[in-house]
Amino acid sequence: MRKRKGAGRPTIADVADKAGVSTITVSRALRDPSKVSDHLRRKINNAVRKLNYVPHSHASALASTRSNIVGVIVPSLTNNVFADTLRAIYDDLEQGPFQVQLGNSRYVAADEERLIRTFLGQGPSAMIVAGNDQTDTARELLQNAGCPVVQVMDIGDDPIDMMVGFSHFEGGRAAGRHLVQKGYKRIGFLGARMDPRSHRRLEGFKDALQSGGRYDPDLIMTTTISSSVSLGAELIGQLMARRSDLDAVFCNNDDMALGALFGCQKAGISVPDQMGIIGFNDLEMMAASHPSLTSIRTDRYAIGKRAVEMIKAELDGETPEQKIVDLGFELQQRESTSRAK
Amino acid sequence: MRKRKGAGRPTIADVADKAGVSTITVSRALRDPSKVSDHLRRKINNAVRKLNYVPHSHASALASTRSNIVGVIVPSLTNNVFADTLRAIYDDLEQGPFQVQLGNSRYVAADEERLIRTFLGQGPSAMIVAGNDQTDTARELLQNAGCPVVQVMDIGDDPIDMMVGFSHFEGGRAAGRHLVQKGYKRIGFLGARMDPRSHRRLEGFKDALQSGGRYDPDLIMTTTISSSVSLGAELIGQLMARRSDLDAVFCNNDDMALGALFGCQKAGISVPDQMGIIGFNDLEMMAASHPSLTSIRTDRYAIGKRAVEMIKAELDGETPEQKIVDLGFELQQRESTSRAK
DNA sequence: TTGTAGGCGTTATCAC
DNA sequence: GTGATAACGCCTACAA
Repeated sequence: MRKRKGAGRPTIADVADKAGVSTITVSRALRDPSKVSDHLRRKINNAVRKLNYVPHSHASALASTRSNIVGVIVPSLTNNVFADTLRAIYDDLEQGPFQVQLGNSRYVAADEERLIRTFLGQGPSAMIVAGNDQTDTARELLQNAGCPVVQVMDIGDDPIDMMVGFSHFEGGRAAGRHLVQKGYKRIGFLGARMDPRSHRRLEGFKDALQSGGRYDPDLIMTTTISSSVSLGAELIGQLMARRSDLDAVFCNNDDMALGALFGCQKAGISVPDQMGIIGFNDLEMMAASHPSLTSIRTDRYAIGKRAVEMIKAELDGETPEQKIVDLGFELQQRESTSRAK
Repeated sequence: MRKRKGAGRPTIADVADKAGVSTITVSRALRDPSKVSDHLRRKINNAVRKLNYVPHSHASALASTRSNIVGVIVPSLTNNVFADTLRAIYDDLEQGPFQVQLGNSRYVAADEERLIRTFLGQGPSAMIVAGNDQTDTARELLQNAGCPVVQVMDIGDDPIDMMVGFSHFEGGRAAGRHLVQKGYKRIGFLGARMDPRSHRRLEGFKDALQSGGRYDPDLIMTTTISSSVSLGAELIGQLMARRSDLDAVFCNNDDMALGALFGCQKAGISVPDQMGIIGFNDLEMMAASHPSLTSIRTDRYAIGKRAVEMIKAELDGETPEQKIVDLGFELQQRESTSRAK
């Protein structure tokens, strides 16, 4: 008889011995206390405390083909927008028995697919993915995952399972409408990276400008380069050089908007009188800048929070009131678009 | 005889059958191909491909008491500083067989300790933790973890195992020295959150000012509130109100510095002539602002990259040249401190 | 409500 | 270099 000896830490059998019950009773007492009598439960809890017993997640996962892992996939680790949602997910998930596993897809669909495979291979309790632009394969994988799946940050008609976010099309439209209403005439668009959500913002923006009779495709400037403050400054410089009559821009995110502000300041263009600027997401800095910057406020933290709520509800067997939750957005008007008409 | 049937996906036994070998040979071929003859290895690899076999990480972890998980603990998910390091860790680790597991300690030592326990409970391949201010218990846990441990973002004399970072004291000192050299007379400090690393920056800063005969404790302003651009603007406003003779500030990070710039602009104080501003970390925006902002550049991406290299080396049994790696910093002088003396 | 038996998929141990 | 066998720690299925 060869002994192998594990990590040496107490097992469920040790607890069972100490409490004078069988292992399965301990298992039940830990996972669903209501299935065990008060009497035994107390004894078991005592034994757990005394032995400092911590369940072995791998053994549990192996036996049940379900882990306590919640897989989360975001396209960027450095984009503040996802950071807020992630923070909410962590805040709410680390309370329970769950363990977050985070993947970075780098805005590459194939990477996302690979990550989904990796995570599903671990039998996750749930999955959270950003956006609703997964590949067909990815959708299929998630549909067959046998666990709650929430797509966050965006909404659409055809959820894999559940969705929490807001309409980027409508957000872009609100931005466009605002600039038109403010009386700006030659309204441009500055777009970096241009992931699917940015594209939808641009579509909404175009729609608003067309309705307002202000649409000029020559003022739309996009690039696949990652967004940054520097890039915002550079792009608005280029656009102003090409079209000196430009008098407002919608930037596809706040970094770009802040950069556009700096670009104007360098060029001696006054904001908002000579140039209106509006961003997207309303990061904290937008209210602090000088002049302060108008933006479309989105509640990323609430999105993460809601996603976790929906997951927990589904795991508890509750039937959700809604599979698709639109948390909306709110235009925050500030100095950068507050010129006298 | 009751069959339980797992997730239904191919197991190592299926591969063994198809290749006409035993399971252990498959296991060896996958983990250390050199231990298996070319002939069998080829057959096994074929079988793996045909069956689309993916190892079951939980089973492996259970049997070997080692998982492929690398635990990473950071104090904040929204602080860009950690985002860059995280990105590097993900970029380099997702190449190998590893799986990153990220924890958020929220700058709370007890939370960090809890996370360490959780991660160690999974028998991680390695651990990466931010800073070198762990509690004694946490240090002990990590010391006995039986896996490589890297402390990142800071350096010190007494590593748990390995360290990659830079000296915050020296960084703060360089900032202080710079302001003194530039001829600023009443030099203040704006510090938010004030985690241990910020404290060390402040100590270095004090040291430089004392050496230069410019130290005035009344100009040191700190708070436990999280740093933000708004807070930077607010604090510099308060400090200027109290001490109208203030003519320069070192901010404990770049968000605060940007906020300080906005605060000055709102108050009609010209930067750098009436007020010098220097930040810390040199985020991308610092070069783009108007005026551009001086900062202490740190290479967070390199820190993450190096940490992963050290881990891989230690796992490969290599003896590291250094246990403590100082990646240094670099003062980036820009317009915000470039006044004529 | 509680217990018994055996399997989850892999790897360590020992033998050839 | 390769294989048989017994762990690893927990949970599902079934029975009482």
